[in-house]
Amino acid sequence: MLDIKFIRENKDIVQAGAKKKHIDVDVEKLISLDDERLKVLKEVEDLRSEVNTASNNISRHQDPALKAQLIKEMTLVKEDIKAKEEKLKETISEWQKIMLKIPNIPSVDTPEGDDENGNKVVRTWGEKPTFDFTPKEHYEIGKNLGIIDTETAGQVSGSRYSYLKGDLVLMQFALIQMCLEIVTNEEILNHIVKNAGISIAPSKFLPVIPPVFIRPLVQVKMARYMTPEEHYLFPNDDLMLIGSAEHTLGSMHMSKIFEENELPIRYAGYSTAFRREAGAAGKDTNGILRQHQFDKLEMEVFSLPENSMQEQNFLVAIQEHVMQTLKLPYQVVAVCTGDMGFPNTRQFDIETWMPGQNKYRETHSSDYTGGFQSRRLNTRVRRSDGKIEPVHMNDATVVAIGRTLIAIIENFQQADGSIKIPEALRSYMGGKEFIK
RNA sequence: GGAGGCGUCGCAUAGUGGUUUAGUGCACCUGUCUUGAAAACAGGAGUAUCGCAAGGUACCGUGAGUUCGAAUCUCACCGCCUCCGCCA
Repeated sequence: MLDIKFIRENKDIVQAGAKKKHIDVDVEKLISLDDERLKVLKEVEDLRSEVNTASNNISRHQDPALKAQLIKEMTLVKEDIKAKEEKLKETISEWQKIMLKIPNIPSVDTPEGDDENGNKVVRTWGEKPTFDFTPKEHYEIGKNLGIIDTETAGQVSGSRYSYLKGDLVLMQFALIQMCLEIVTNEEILNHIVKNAGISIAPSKFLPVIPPVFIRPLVQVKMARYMTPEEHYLFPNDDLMLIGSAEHTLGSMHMSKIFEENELPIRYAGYSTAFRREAGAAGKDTNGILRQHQFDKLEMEVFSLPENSMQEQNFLVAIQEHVMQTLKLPYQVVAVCTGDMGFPNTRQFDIETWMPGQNKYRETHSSDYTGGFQSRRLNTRVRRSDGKIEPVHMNDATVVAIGRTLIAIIENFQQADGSIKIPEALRSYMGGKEFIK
């Protein structure tokens, strides 16, 4: 949510920002509703003040006739208040509907574009591997090795589910273990910051295993409930499954005021993510690229506004460090206005080379939301001068299991159908060199 | 799932219908004293919103209700604690 004062003062910027994101909102209408809201609010408050004054007099005066007179008058005023309050409620409800639809404004360095074709490659890393055979796609290799079984999962649970088995399971936990070591090791983080030339004080991430269920109301506050059809809903329990650990990490500090010196707060949350993939029918139906259920390690950072953009650069640098450690070729992409998330002001994706598909595919995302989510969540910071303002929030993938496994399988595939295990993972897999 | 208790300005507490503009202690900030600190003493200080200001209004888990007036009474919901049951 944006600050209504900011919207009033910058209505053209807000309207233009929404347009760039292809979101249809009427800022003018919001402002006229806000005029109405403020006017009625003032009227209600004036009437309440009148009642309070009279009530004080009733308790102080002894004269029963005067008391009776005042009570009679106040009964009438009360009816007035009730009517005005009703109107205020209606106005606020209309006002809120529009407020929730106004997206965050894209940063000035966000490329403009209608869809993913407008995204800009910022940099690339790594050499694409060359093969003296035709590289296969992950699901074929995985099926042959008996480590990915989507057929059984299809019968048991439906499409877009899978059984991961054997060494691939060990590799999942090796990846998680490796990444947790990176984000909880201050020396490594320091090294990453230095290499990336970022001016920020790195501190360890606190590992968290968050709940996978969330209240829809909280999801609204996270600005992640724009499309209900993309979520698994449990109306009997008024709960829904999270689509990312971000949803229950970012909402950990609702209605909390941090002290300035407590920030930044950095979390690394491991959870399963659930996605209905509505509207993706027929897309990426083979294998484990687009699953209803996958595990993921996700970063969430609460920071001071002046540091938050550097904070995003830091998170992207961590993502790159992970991919470089695994020796997977990737490109960093600045996501354009038409493709970025609703609460984001700036978004980068990392796309990793998938030789079987002969394409770069998204494996990581980094969302900088500024004060947009925190304003809804009411998560704030008290500055050293006593002023209180929304904290800034960033979230970003460390490693998303399905897609990273695919990248490893396809990049490290061998002519005999086996997979060479990246060196960085071997110590977590009993020193094993190949999955065969 | 059953029974009981509890949710008050960072923490701990007082407050059971009207001098409550929510009191007190700890912590916090400022000052006096001190070489400096501590202690002592004096003062300050919740959040949001409207207003140039004076000041107004809302907020005692959330929402509704009773009343001229609600932290206080009623109802619903949420959360926490204790005991019992069940269970990985």
